[in-house]
Amino acid sequence: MEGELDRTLRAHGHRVTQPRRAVWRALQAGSGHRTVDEIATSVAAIGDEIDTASLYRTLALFEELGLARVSRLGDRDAGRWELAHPDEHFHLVCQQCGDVDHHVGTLVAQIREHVEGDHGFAADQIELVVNGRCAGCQQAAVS
Amino acid sequence: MEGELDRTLRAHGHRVTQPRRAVWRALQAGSGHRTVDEIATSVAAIGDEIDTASLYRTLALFEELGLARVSRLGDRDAGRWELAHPDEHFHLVCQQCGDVDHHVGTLVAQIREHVEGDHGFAADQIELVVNGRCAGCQQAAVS
DNA sequence: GTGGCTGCAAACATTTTGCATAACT
DNA sequence: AGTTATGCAAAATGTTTGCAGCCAC
Repeated sequence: MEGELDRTLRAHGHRVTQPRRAVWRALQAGSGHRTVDEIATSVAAIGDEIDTASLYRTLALFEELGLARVSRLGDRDAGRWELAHPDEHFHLVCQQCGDVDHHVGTLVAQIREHVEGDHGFAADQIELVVNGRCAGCQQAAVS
Repeated sequence: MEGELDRTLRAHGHRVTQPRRAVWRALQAGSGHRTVDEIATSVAAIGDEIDTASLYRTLALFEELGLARVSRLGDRDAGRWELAHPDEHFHLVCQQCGDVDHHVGTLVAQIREHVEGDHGFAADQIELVVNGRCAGCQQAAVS
Protein backbone atom coordinates (compact mmCIF):
# COMPACT_ATOMS: atom_id res chain seq x y z
CA MET A 1 0.00 0.00 0.00
CA GLU A 2 2.01 2.92 -1.25
CA GLY A 3 -0.89 5.27 -0.67
CA GLU A 4 -0.10 6.27 2.89
CA LEU A 5 3.29 7.70 2.07
CA ASP A 6 2.09 9.65 -0.96
CA ARG A 7 -0.92 10.98 0.84
CA THR A 8 0.97 12.08 3.92
CA LEU A 9 3.75 13.72 1.96
CA ARG A 10 1.41 15.65 -0.27
CA ALA A 11 -0.85 16.63 2.60
CA HIS A 12 2.09 18.48 4.10
CA GLY A 13 3.34 20.02 0.89
CA HIS A 14 6.28 17.69 0.43
CA ARG A 15 7.20 16.00 -2.82
CA VAL A 16 6.94 12.34 -3.60
CA THR A 17 10.33 11.23 -4.78
CA GLN A 18 12.04 8.01 -5.71
CA PRO A 19 14.40 7.98 -2.69
CA ARG A 20 11.56 8.57 -0.28
CA ARG A 21 9.58 5.74 -1.79
CA ALA A 22 12.62 3.49 -1.62
CA VAL A 23 13.19 4.21 2.07
CA TRP A 24 9.53 3.68 2.76
CA ARG A 25 9.59 0.29 1.07
CA ALA A 26 12.79 -0.66 2.87
CA LEU A 27 11.18 0.15 6.19
CA GLN A 28 8.16 -1.97 5.35
CA ALA A 29 10.38 -4.88 4.38
CA GLY A 30 12.45 -5.41 7.52
CA SER A 31 11.25 -6.19 10.97
CA GLY A 32 11.90 -2.80 12.52
CA HIS A 33 14.77 -1.65 14.74
CA ARG A 34 17.17 -1.09 11.89
CA THR A 35 20.13 1.22 11.83
CA VAL A 36 20.62 3.76 9.08
CA ASP A 37 23.26 1.50 7.61
CA GLU A 38 20.95 -1.46 7.50
CA ILE A 39 18.25 0.59 5.86
CA ALA A 40 20.71 1.79 3.22
CA THR A 41 21.62 -1.83 2.49
CA SER A 42 17.97 -2.71 2.35
CA VAL A 43 17.35 0.06 -0.15
CA ALA A 44 20.23 -1.19 -2.27
CA ALA A 45 18.81 -4.70 -2.14
CA ILE A 46 15.60 -3.44 -3.68
CA GLY A 47 17.69 -2.18 -6.59
CA ASP A 48 17.58 1.46 -5.56
CA GLU A 49 20.23 3.62 -4.04
CA ILE A 50 20.29 6.49 -1.60
CA ASP A 51 22.94 8.74 -0.20
CA THR A 52 23.50 8.66 3.54
CA ALA A 53 22.74 12.34 3.94
CA SER A 54 19.48 12.01 2.06
CA LEU A 55 18.63 8.96 4.09
CA TYR A 56 19.02 10.89 7.32
CA ARG A 57 16.98 13.74 5.92
CA THR A 58 14.29 11.36 4.73
CA LEU A 59 14.07 9.61 8.07
CA ALA A 60 13.93 12.93 9.90
CA LEU A 61 11.07 13.95 7.65
CA PHE A 62 9.26 10.67 8.22
CA GLU A 63 9.60 11.19 11.93
CA GLU A 64 8.24 14.71 11.69
CA LEU A 65 5.26 13.39 9.74
CA GLY A 66 4.70 10.61 12.23
CA LEU A 67 5.55 7.89 9.74
CA ALA A 68 8.61 6.55 11.52
CA ARG A 69 10.19 6.52 14.93
CA VAL A 70 13.76 6.41 16.15
CA SER A 71 14.99 5.01 19.40
CA ARG A 72 18.43 4.84 20.86
CA LEU A 73 18.47 1.55 22.65
CA GLY A 74 20.14 2.12 26.00
CA ASP A 75 23.52 0.96 24.75
CA ARG A 76 26.22 2.84 22.99
CA ASP A 77 25.77 2.63 19.22
CA ALA A 78 23.50 4.10 16.60
CA GLY A 79 19.87 5.09 16.43
CA ARG A 80 17.43 2.48 15.25
CA TRP A 81 14.45 3.24 13.07
CA GLU A 82 11.13 1.59 12.59
CA LEU A 83 7.79 2.41 11.11
CA ALA A 84 5.51 4.21 13.51
CA HIS A 85 2.71 2.02 14.70
CA PRO A 86 -0.26 3.30 16.57
CA ASP A 87 0.21 0.91 19.48
CA GLU A 88 2.48 1.77 22.30
CA HIS A 89 5.25 -0.72 22.66
CA PHE A 90 8.50 -1.40 24.39
CA HIS A 91 11.82 -3.06 23.68
CA LEU A 92 13.52 -6.03 25.24
CA VAL A 93 17.18 -5.99 24.42
CA CYS A 94 19.09 -9.19 25.02
CA GLN A 95 22.65 -8.42 26.08
CA GLN A 96 23.82 -11.85 25.08
CA CYS A 97 22.46 -12.54 21.60
CA GLY A 98 21.86 -8.89 20.77
CA ASP A 99 18.31 -9.55 19.75
CA VAL A 100 15.80 -6.74 20.11
CA ASP A 101 12.31 -7.87 20.85
CA HIS A 102 9.36 -5.65 20.32
CA HIS A 103 6.37 -6.02 22.57
CA VAL A 104 2.98 -4.44 22.57
CA GLY A 105 0.93 -4.48 25.72
CA THR A 106 -0.96 -2.56 28.31
CA LEU A 107 2.25 -1.80 30.16
CA VAL A 108 2.96 1.45 28.36
CA ALA A 109 -0.60 2.64 28.88
CA GLN A 110 -0.16 1.97 32.60
CA ILE A 111 3.01 4.01 32.64
CA ARG A 112 1.23 6.88 30.93
CA GLU A 113 -1.53 6.87 33.51
CA HIS A 114 0.98 6.78 36.31
CA VAL A 115 3.05 9.78 35.22
CA GLU A 116 0.00 11.80 34.24
CA GLY A 117 -1.83 11.04 37.46
CA ASP A 118 0.97 11.16 40.00
CA HIS A 119 3.29 13.67 38.43
CA GLY A 120 1.01 15.86 36.32
CA PHE A 121 3.27 15.14 33.40
CA ALA A 122 1.72 15.14 29.91
CA ALA A 123 3.37 12.11 28.34
CA ASP A 124 4.01 12.50 24.68
CA GLN A 125 6.21 9.59 23.87
CA ILE A 126 7.21 6.78 26.17
CA GLU A 127 10.37 4.91 25.54
CA LEU A 128 10.92 1.82 27.59
CA VAL A 129 14.03 -0.21 27.09
CA VAL A 130 14.71 -3.30 29.15
CA ASN A 131 18.21 -4.71 29.02
CA GLY A 132 18.77 -8.26 30.17
CA ARG A 133 18.78 -11.82 28.90
CA CYS A 134 16.01 -13.32 26.80
CA ALA A 135 14.40 -16.65 27.61
CA GLY A 136 16.45 -18.45 24.97
CA CYS A 137 19.79 -17.25 26.26
CA GLN A 138 18.87 -18.11 29.84
CA GLN A 139 18.24 -21.70 28.84
CA ALA A 140 21.46 -21.80 26.83
CA ALA A 141 23.37 -20.67 29.91
CA VAL A 142 22.01 -23.53 31.98
CA SER A 143 22.64 -26.33 29.52
CA MET B 1 32.34 9.89 52.16
CA GLU B 2 35.25 9.11 49.90
CA GLY B 3 35.40 5.60 51.27
CA GLU B 4 33.03 3.98 48.86
CA LEU B 5 35.12 4.78 45.84
CA ASP B 6 38.38 3.69 47.40
CA ARG B 7 36.91 0.52 48.75
CA THR B 8 35.22 -0.50 45.53
CA LEU B 9 38.26 0.23 43.41
CA ARG B 10 40.62 -1.70 45.62
CA ALA B 11 38.20 -4.57 46.03
CA HIS B 12 38.45 -5.13 42.30
CA GLY B 13 42.18 -4.64 42.02
CA HIS B 14 42.03 -1.15 40.53
CA ARG B 15 44.14 1.75 41.65
CA VAL B 16 42.93 4.82 43.45
CA THR B 17 44.10 7.77 41.40
CA GLN B 18 43.63 11.49 41.42
CA PRO B 19 41.57 11.64 38.21
CA ARG B 20 39.23 8.93 39.46
CA ARG B 21 38.70 10.76 42.72
CA ALA B 22 38.09 14.00 40.84
CA VAL B 23 35.45 12.41 38.61
CA TRP B 24 33.83 10.82 41.61
CA ARG B 25 33.63 14.15 43.39
CA ALA B 26 32.30 15.86 40.28
CA LEU B 27 29.54 13.28 40.03
CA GLN B 28 28.61 13.80 43.65
CA ALA B 29 28.44 17.55 43.16
CA GLY B 30 25.98 17.92 40.29
CA SER B 31 22.41 16.78 40.19
CA GLY B 32 22.89 13.85 37.85
CA HIS B 33 22.18 13.57 34.14
CA ARG B 34 25.37 15.28 33.05
CA THR B 35 27.17 14.88 29.77
CA VAL B 36 30.84 14.02 29.59
CA ASP B 37 31.56 17.61 28.74
CA GLU B 38 29.73 18.92 31.76
CA ILE B 39 31.54 16.49 34.00
CA ALA B 40 34.87 17.62 32.59
CA THR B 41 33.91 21.23 33.32
CA SER B 42 32.84 20.21 36.79
CA VAL B 43 36.18 18.52 37.37
CA ALA B 44 37.97 21.66 36.23
CA ALA B 45 35.85 23.76 38.57
CA ILE B 46 37.10 21.70 41.50
CA GLY B 47 40.59 22.68 40.46
CA ASP B 48 41.48 19.36 38.93
CA GLU B 49 41.81 18.39 35.33
CA ILE B 50 41.14 15.29 33.30
CA ASP B 51 41.63 14.30 29.70
CA THR B 52 38.54 13.35 27.73
CA ALA B 53 39.85 9.89 26.97
CA SER B 54 40.59 9.22 30.61
CA LEU B 55 37.21 10.55 31.56
CA TYR B 56 35.50 8.09 29.26
CA ARG B 57 37.66 5.28 30.59
CA THR B 58 36.93 6.30 34.15
CA LEU B 59 33.21 6.46 33.58
CA ALA B 60 33.25 3.09 31.84
CA LEU B 61 35.06 1.65 34.84
CA PHE B 62 32.60 3.21 37.26
CA GLU B 63 29.77 1.69 35.27
CA GLU B 64 31.43 -1.71 35.32
CA LEU B 65 31.81 -1.44 39.08
CA GLY B 66 28.21 -0.35 39.51
CA LEU B 67 29.17 3.11 40.73
CA ALA B 68 27.65 5.07 37.87
CA ARG B 69 25.08 4.70 35.17
CA VAL B 70 24.72 6.14 31.69
CA SER B 71 21.53 6.78 29.83
CA ARG B 72 20.86 8.15 26.41
CA LEU B 73 17.74 10.18 26.85
CA GLY B 74 15.56 9.36 23.86
CA ASP B 75 16.65 12.45 21.98
CA ARG B 76 19.59 13.21 19.79
CA ASP B 77 22.82 14.14 21.59
CA ALA B 78 25.28 12.62 24.02
CA GLY B 79 25.14 10.12 26.82
CA ARG B 80 24.34 11.40 30.26
CA TRP B 81 25.93 10.07 33.41
CA GLU B 82 24.83 9.93 37.00
CA LEU B 83 25.80 8.13 40.16
CA ALA B 84 24.19 4.76 40.52
CA HIS B 85 21.58 4.69 43.21
CA PRO B 86 20.13 1.52 44.54
CA ASP B 87 16.56 2.51 43.77
CA GLU B 88 15.14 1.97 40.38
CA HIS B 89 14.08 5.18 38.77
CA PHE B 90 12.88 6.74 35.57
CA HIS B 91 13.21 9.98 33.67
CA LEU B 92 10.66 12.58 32.72
CA VAL B 93 12.03 14.74 29.94
CA CYS B 94 10.18 17.97 29.27
CA GLN B 95 10.32 18.82 25.59
CA GLN B 96 9.58 22.45 26.29
CA CYS B 97 11.90 23.55 29.06
CA GLY B 98 14.39 20.74 28.53
CA ASP B 99 14.31 19.79 32.16
CA VAL B 100 15.03 16.20 33.09
CA ASP B 101 13.21 15.02 36.15
CA HIS B 102 14.26 11.98 38.02
CA HIS B 103 11.63 9.92 39.75
CA VAL B 104 11.82 6.96 42.04
CA GLY B 105 8.83 4.74 42.50
CA THR B 106 7.35 1.31 42.34
CA LEU B 107 6.75 1.69 38.64
CA VAL B 108 10.05 0.21 37.57
CA ALA B 109 9.60 -2.75 39.89
CA GLN B 110 6.22 -3.38 38.28
CA ILE B 111 7.82 -3.33 34.86
CA ARG B 112 10.40 -5.82 36.00
CA GLU B 113 7.76 -8.21 37.24
CA HIS B 114 5.83 -7.86 34.04
CA VAL B 115 8.64 -8.71 31.64
CA GLU B 116 9.97 -11.49 33.85
CA GLY B 117 6.57 -13.03 34.37
CA ASP B 118 4.99 -12.64 30.97
CA HIS B 119 8.00 -12.79 28.73
CA GLY B 120 10.51 -14.89 30.64
CA PHE B 121 12.98 -12.09 30.21
CA ALA B 122 15.63 -11.60 32.90
CA ALA B 123 15.67 -7.84 33.29
CA ASP B 124 19.04 -6.46 34.10
CA GLN B 125 18.59 -2.75 33.66
CA ILE B 126 15.38 -0.93 32.94
CA GLU B 127 15.50 2.38 31.22
CA LEU B 128 12.28 4.30 31.07
CA VAL B 129 12.22 7.67 29.39
CA VAL B 130 9.02 9.65 29.14
CA ASN B 131 9.00 12.59 26.77
CA GLY B 132 6.31 15.20 27.16
CA ARG B 133 5.53 18.40 28.97
CA CYS B 134 6.01 18.92 32.66
CA ALA B 135 3.34 20.34 34.94
CA GLY B 136 4.96 23.76 34.94
CA CYS B 137 5.09 24.09 31.17
CA GLN B 138 1.49 22.94 30.82
CA GLN B 139 0.36 25.76 33.08
CA ALA B 140 2.52 28.23 31.24
CA ALA B 141 0.85 27.21 27.99
CA VAL B 142 -2.61 27.89 29.39
CA SER B 143 -1.92 31.27 30.91
C1' DG C 1 10.03 27.36 -14.97
C1' DT C 2 10.83 27.17 -10.16
C1' DG C 3 11.68 25.69 -5.66
C1' DG C 4 12.25 21.69 -3.15
C1' DC C 5 15.22 17.39 -3.06
C1' DT C 6 19.34 14.79 -4.00
C1' DG C 7 24.10 13.53 -4.07
C1' DC C 8 28.63 14.61 -3.04
C1' DA C 9 32.07 16.11 0.05
C1' DA C 10 33.39 18.18 3.92
C1' DA C 11 32.40 19.48 8.68
C1' DC C 12 30.93 18.13 13.34
C1' DA C 13 30.25 15.74 17.60
C1' DT C 14 30.94 11.92 20.37
C1' DT C 15 33.52 8.10 21.70
C1' DT C 16 37.52 4.83 21.12
C1' DT C 17 42.33 3.40 20.58
C1' DG C 18 47.73 3.28 20.35
C1' DC C 19 51.55 4.47 22.62
C1' DA C 20 55.09 6.74 25.54
C1' DT C 21 55.21 8.69 30.13
C1' DA C 22 53.73 9.27 34.86
C1' DA C 23 52.03 7.50 39.17
C1' DC C 24 49.85 4.08 42.41
C1' DT C 25 50.99 0.12 45.12
C1' DA D 1 60.33 -2.10 40.58
C1' DG D 2 56.41 -3.48 38.32
C1' DT D 3 52.33 -2.38 36.37
C1' DT D 4 48.41 0.07 35.75
C1' DA D 5 46.39 4.48 34.51
C1' DT D 6 47.04 8.88 32.28
C1' DG D 7 47.54 12.29 28.62
C1' DC D 8 48.14 13.34 23.99
C1' DA D 9 47.01 12.70 19.34
C1' DA D 10 44.86 10.32 15.88
C1' DA D 11 41.19 7.37 14.31
C1' DA D 12 36.60 5.48 14.19
C1' DT D 13 31.75 6.19 14.24
C1' DG D 14 27.37 8.43 13.66
C1' DT D 15 25.16 12.46 12.07
C1' DT D 16 24.69 17.18 10.02
C1' DT D 17 25.45 20.86 6.66
C1' DG D 18 26.72 23.71 2.31
C1' DC D 19 26.12 23.79 -2.25
C1' DA D 20 25.51 22.92 -7.34
C1' DG D 21 22.58 20.40 -10.27
C1' DC D 22 18.28 17.65 -10.92
C1' DC D 23 13.47 16.53 -10.74
C1' DA D 24 8.67 16.65 -9.16
C1' DC D 25 5.17 19.81 -9.48
